[in-house]
Amino acid sequence: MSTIPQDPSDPPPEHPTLSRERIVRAAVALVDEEGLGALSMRALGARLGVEAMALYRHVDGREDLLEAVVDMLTSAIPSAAEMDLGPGGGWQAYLLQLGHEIRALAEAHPQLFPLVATRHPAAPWLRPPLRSLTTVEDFLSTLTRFGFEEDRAVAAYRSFTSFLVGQLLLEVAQRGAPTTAVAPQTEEEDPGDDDALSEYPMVHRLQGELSEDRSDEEFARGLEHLLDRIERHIPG
Amino acid sequence: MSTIPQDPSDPPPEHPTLSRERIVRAAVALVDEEGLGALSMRALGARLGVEAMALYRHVDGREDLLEAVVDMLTSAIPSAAEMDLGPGGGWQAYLLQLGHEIRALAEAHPQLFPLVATRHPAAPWLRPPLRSLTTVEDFLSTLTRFGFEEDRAVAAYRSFTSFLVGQLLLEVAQRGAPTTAVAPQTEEEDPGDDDALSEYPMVHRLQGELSEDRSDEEFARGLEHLLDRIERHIPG
DNA sequence: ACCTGAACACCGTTCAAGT
DNA sequence: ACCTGAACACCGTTCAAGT
Repeated sequence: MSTIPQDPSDPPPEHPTLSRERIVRAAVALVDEEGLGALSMRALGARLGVEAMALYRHVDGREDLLEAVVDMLTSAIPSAAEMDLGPGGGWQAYLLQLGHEIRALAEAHPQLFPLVATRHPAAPWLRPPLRSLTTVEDFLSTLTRFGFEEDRAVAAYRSFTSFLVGQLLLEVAQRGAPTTAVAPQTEEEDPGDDDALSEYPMVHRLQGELSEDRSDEEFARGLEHLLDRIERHIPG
Repeated sequence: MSTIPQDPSDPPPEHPTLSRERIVRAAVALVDEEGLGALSMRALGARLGVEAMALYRHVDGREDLLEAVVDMLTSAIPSAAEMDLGPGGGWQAYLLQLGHEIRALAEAHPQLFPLVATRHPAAPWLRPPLRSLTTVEDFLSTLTRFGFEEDRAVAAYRSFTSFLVGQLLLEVAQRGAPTTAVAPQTEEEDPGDDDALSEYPMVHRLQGELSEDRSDEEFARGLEHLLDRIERHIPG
């Protein structure tokens, strides 16, 4: 399930040698397991069997580490060439698969996706979650190869990224951070909610519908709809 | 422009008395001026002419403070009754105005909107940026009053919130956080970018288009499009 | 009743010192 | 060459003490 490739020649459990990659990988694992709040230089060092100060050989401070974590996650996004776009796969197949790849990434690392979505990219015109030059180049050239005018490819880049951020950020928040969120006791309402919700009759009545997790359909339908919208504007 | 009501009877510059509201207001101002990173209990105390420990009388720790900040911002969202919905204003006029109100809020507090977008709401079925019971109740009852089936109102709540989060988060990030972002030296490319971008010809060629700020049109067109989509599904 | 001083446990980060 | 100990400046938070 992990989108991060595992080194198949894992040395024995003893700490092999410190490297930037090992550090970043450990940071991802730490956040996946214990949440963003648990990621401190000292805790990360401890996880690697080393003092915090040793990390500064390979990482230029905490900010640089977070940047590297986001880069590692987003560089796992496959290029069009790496995708399996079926026989009659046009640009729609590309965007559909790209969207679902990024969704899988968000679901594999729900604690990290907010970081991907909110950290300022290197250049002001790079937009999360497609924030690496390689991915953006691939996105734009793939769409133009399929006949998009250049400005339409840029417009598609904007609407596609904006859709992904909104949909996926709310999705991972709802399924959300089960360690951070208050654990729901049962399927019925919390005690006391009746009192609190009595002033909000619609919310009270629709609590069931509001609580349903429809992320799968919502994402699929939203993406289809976005493609329709993009299609209607290809020429200009 | 600020969406936070100002107390017209501002006492003289001397610190009147500490109160939860004064603390939260000062926190908003501090973040607006110096960014989220500058918000520490100690710095906030200093700004109020008091030691950090004094804040704990009114605020239950830092997390509670952040919650209160987000609450203050989102409770500035007007209800349908408070809006000026023109003569023939149906649910479209309501959603249009609501969308633009929330956009104004995001632009008034670009450093805080990521907080609004990413903090886990009190209940799992409350979605940013419409994360107060009052606002959600108003949203659902307004749409049903205009003839929406209940499940369609819930679906509209989901797509509306998701649209706002994606669009506005990327918008404030792009215009963004000028203190945090690297200051662009001139309108031309940074020195060295030619080398770096030569491997990304599409990005290089489209750098101009990619850098344009089209937030106004994008938001307006995206919102219109969302309304069309909602309209097509009202009955079921 | 309200605020403060001192203290505790934790940060990120630097740098001379160890091996 | 690589890691560590000690130190510095900063956190959030608690609590007895001051007024």
